[in-house]
Amino acid sequence: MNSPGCSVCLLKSKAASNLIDNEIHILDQNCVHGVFKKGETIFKQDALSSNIIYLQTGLVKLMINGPQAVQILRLKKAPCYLGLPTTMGDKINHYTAIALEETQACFIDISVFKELLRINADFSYEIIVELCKNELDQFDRCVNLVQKQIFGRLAAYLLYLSDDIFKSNEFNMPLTRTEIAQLTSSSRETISRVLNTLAKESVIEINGKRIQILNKPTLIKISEKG
DNA sequence: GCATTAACCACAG
DNA sequence: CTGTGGTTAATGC
Repeated sequence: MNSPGCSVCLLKSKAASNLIDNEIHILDQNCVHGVFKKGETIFKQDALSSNIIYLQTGLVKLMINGPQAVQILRLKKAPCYLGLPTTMGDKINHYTAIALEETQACFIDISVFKELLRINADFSYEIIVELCKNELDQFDRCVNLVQKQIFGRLAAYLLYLSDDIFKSNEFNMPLTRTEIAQLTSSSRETISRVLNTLAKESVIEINGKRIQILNKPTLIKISEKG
């Protein structure tokens, strides 16, 4: 499917808004738009990658097949770029991207993307800022994962979903218990128990996939205490 | 020793 | 897919 035209696209990235007419034209000629349903793979670990992907709408999980188990590295919420590290850093994808809800994305050929980086400094600057923010997030997640016990780890992720992804105290959990376990380096059973414990203590309320945070201060305390 | 944390297994909705 | 009980290993008083 071809895009209706990058110049008139309302879902353009902040970086792409710095492109001038002929640069937008280059992007336009080398950009393919795609829609992914929930559960569909956008790209796969160990496969050759030659595209930078811009997520226009939707939510994606990045996962890596570790030596012990599958690890969900992080969630990616549109608007953002996908696959910058894996496409610029190596020829082979180091991780897999799977849509958690219906997702729209633009595929940009790597050589075209590199050309835009070369000719437009404002574009490049925005890309660097996004990469840096991602690395900072990654550092925080790393410490969260390594230095906290499961209550603290899970509390931090609930706050992350509430504050950063859904911007609401009430949201539909986009992950299964097993996936939460893969995200927090825990087990399905433990996640189940911890969530029910938090519900019993009226910190959260659970209705199937629906989660409501009832007592945010306590959740923050649990997250900080580890 | 004794308590706590959390994984693994099995089985049931 | 999820919840629960039993078991077990590691770690910390």
